[in-house]
Amino acid sequence: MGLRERKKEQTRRRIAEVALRLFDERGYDAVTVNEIAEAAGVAKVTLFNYFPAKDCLVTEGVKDDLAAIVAGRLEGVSPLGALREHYRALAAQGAGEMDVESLLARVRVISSSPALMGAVHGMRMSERYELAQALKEAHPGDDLTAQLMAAQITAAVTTVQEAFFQRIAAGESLDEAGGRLAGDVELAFDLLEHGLTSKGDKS
Amino acid sequence: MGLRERKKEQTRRRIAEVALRLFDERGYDAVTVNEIAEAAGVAKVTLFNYFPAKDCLVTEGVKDDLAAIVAGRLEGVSPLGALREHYRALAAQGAGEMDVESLLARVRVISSSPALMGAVHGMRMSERYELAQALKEAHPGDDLTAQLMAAQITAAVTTVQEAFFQRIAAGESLDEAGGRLAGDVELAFDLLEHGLTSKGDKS
DNA sequence: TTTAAAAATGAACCCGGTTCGTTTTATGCT
DNA sequence: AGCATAAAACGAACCGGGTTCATTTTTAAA
Repeated sequence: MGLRERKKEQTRRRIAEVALRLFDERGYDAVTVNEIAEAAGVAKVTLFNYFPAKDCLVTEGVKDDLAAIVAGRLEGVSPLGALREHYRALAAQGAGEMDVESLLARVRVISSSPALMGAVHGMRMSERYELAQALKEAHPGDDLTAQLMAAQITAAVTTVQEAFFQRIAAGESLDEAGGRLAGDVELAFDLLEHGLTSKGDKS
Repeated sequence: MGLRERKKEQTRRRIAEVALRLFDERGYDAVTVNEIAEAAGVAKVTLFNYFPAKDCLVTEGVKDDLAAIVAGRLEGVSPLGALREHYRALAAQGAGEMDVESLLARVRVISSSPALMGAVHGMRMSERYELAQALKEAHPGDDLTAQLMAAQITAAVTTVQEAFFQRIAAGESLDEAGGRLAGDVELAFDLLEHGLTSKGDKS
């Protein structure tokens, strides 16, 4: 990676960090993008060159591209299998390399701003829609099934994520919560795959 | 009612009608509030004097004030009973006095604009929150119950409304759909009141 | 070192929304 | 009818988020 791209990543990170700090201190609506740009030592147009909208300064990375995972799965792998593998890997690897403090700040900022809550909801809806489109290609001609699968999958993933954040916010250590996360992922996908009937039930 | 207030209502209605027509023709985002104001023969500031935001031109009246109904119920009436009575009356009376065409246009415009969908979702969330607050005063000290009741009630009401709109959009006559609406309201509140167990079940 | 591409910039602009001081318009009173 | 008063409409200037564009700076490559 050349010097150029390193500087870009650095600038991007600096902008996001400054924004998150200001939002956390004074509230999302009370902070202007001009302030953020100035505090980050960059022009407003440059900020918008990195982040397409104000809310993206906070919601960056919230949206997983489930549709791409489904579309890019190896031959012979089911959509659900590919998604399970993705989140399994994420849970196993993720614990080491995330900044708990900034993650908590993001959760704080988002959950205390109706505008950001709305943005997150919108992202989930569009993610669900795109996933449904990708699933339609896997099972053509069965639109309602695709939509129902997309709705269930995004609901399950969202629930697992929220449970993880709640554990972190409740003071659980990252290792603990990460361990449970792996189990939660398996449970969620087991339920998706085999249905809500408990194991002892007859079909 | 004096001439003054009559003209006000007339102006308000004209603005909303013009806006709805333009949105329906060209899409919500492609129509500017300046255009609407000009087409309605009014200044922009006057438009915002009638409607506090662009989306309110369409979402006006979407939000029921459930909290007020609960707070203003007669002595001896349960919150749920008051709500049931409200929607029962609405279903019985409502059929006669609404404009189907404009109602359909509103549904079209809203459901084809992510911004408006988000606005509606936000309204539902705040309505639910306010209802939960009102319920807390009815059953003090039981916050989670209040929140769960509010969530269930708003979900049920929303579902009944959406089913009604779908019937209308599917071509059912207003009288037909209105008749079913009355039944749906009773069903929804029966389920809320007595739970999801079917009538033959033992407790 | 020169050159070409990438990135940063300032300035002007658009749109939704607000503020404020002024003008119009309806109303109540005489 | 005439007048005072309050409500409503107005224009214009302003703000913040977001875009466009032409220009300058920076970096990579030859």
